[in-house]
Amino acid sequence: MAHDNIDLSTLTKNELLVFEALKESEGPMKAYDVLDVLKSHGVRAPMTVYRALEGLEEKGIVHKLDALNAFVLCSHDHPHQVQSFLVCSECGMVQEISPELREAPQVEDKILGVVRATGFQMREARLEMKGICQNCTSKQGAHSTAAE
Amino acid sequence: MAHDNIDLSTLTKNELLVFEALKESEGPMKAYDVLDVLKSHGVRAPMTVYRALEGLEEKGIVHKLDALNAFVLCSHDHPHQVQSFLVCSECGMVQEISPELREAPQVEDKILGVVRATGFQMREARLEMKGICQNCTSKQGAHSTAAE
DNA sequence: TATATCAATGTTATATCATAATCCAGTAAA
DNA sequence: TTTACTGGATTATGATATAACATTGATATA
Ligand SMILES: [Zn+2]
Ligand SMILES: [Zn+2]
Ligand SMILES: [Zn+2]
Ligand SMILES: [Zn+2]
Repeated sequence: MAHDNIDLSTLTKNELLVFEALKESEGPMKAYDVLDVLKSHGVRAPMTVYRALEGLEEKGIVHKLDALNAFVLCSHDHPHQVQSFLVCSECGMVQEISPELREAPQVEDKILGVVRATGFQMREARLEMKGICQNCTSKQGAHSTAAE
Repeated sequence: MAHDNIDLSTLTKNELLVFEALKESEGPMKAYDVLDVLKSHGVRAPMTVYRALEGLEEKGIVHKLDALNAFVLCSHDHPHQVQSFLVCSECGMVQEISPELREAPQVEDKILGVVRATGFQMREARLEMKGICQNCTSKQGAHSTAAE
């Protein structure tokens, strides 16, 4: 969800703390990184963080990136079944891009159609794409900017 | 890759052992489950298994399911950038379905197009879909078989 | 032959990620 | 005040993965 469009009153105290930590970080965080941040607020145990993360996931506020064992705030306005991420292998950047895919609605529809045809009842899906982000690419090939 | 279409001569001894274990299992295996199987062949350490799995992944013979921390044999004939899996939350069944998605080529093309437009150079992608498989669904709603 | 090299493997130890199990505090009926 | 319930804290442990270094065996080549 867009970070400024959330009803914070539905969050428990720890969920709120974790949410704030993720919001500060502007990127994915590991559970134990969150724990480090929350230690200044009196949180001591991993369980506390994992419980809060689970709650936030159920509320659609946080997604887990399985390939990284890391968590990010959702960048959408609404809950959604299919989550899509770009993950840069170079700098670690993560970008949730489902909105762009939505603008090409055939994609999500087609996926869902093909899957349904197999009799599978999909609850949730995650597309994690690994590669090199634009930023890192332009830094690398710094010799010729336009042609090649 | 289709299991009977692989050039086994390119595999190291440990890769071959892991391959055989996965082939027997007919489903995803955790690394430590593989280790258990391979203990009867003298393998003692996790490292051995992880190294072999990494080699098999690089050769496109094995995929890792990040959401499960588990590994499966690829069911395709050819290496491929985009891997797609159905994962049943009920029975644990895993099915690699990229071939079906290929038959709807717009999907992969569209995804790649949208991603490229953002300047991202994709190396590899994995779509993991969680839900209930046909088998489990028919067992559950066992009251009406045809209509509903 | 001697010896350098390299890839695969073996071994030990440790790091990282996640959950089980149990107890405790606040609070809202009854 | 008891009772029951919910979320949270604590402790311990389980599960997953890698670092670091030693060993082997095959191949090349001086
Ligand atoms: Zn989202
Ligand atoms: Zn980058
Ligand atoms: Zn495959
Ligand atoms: Zn099933």
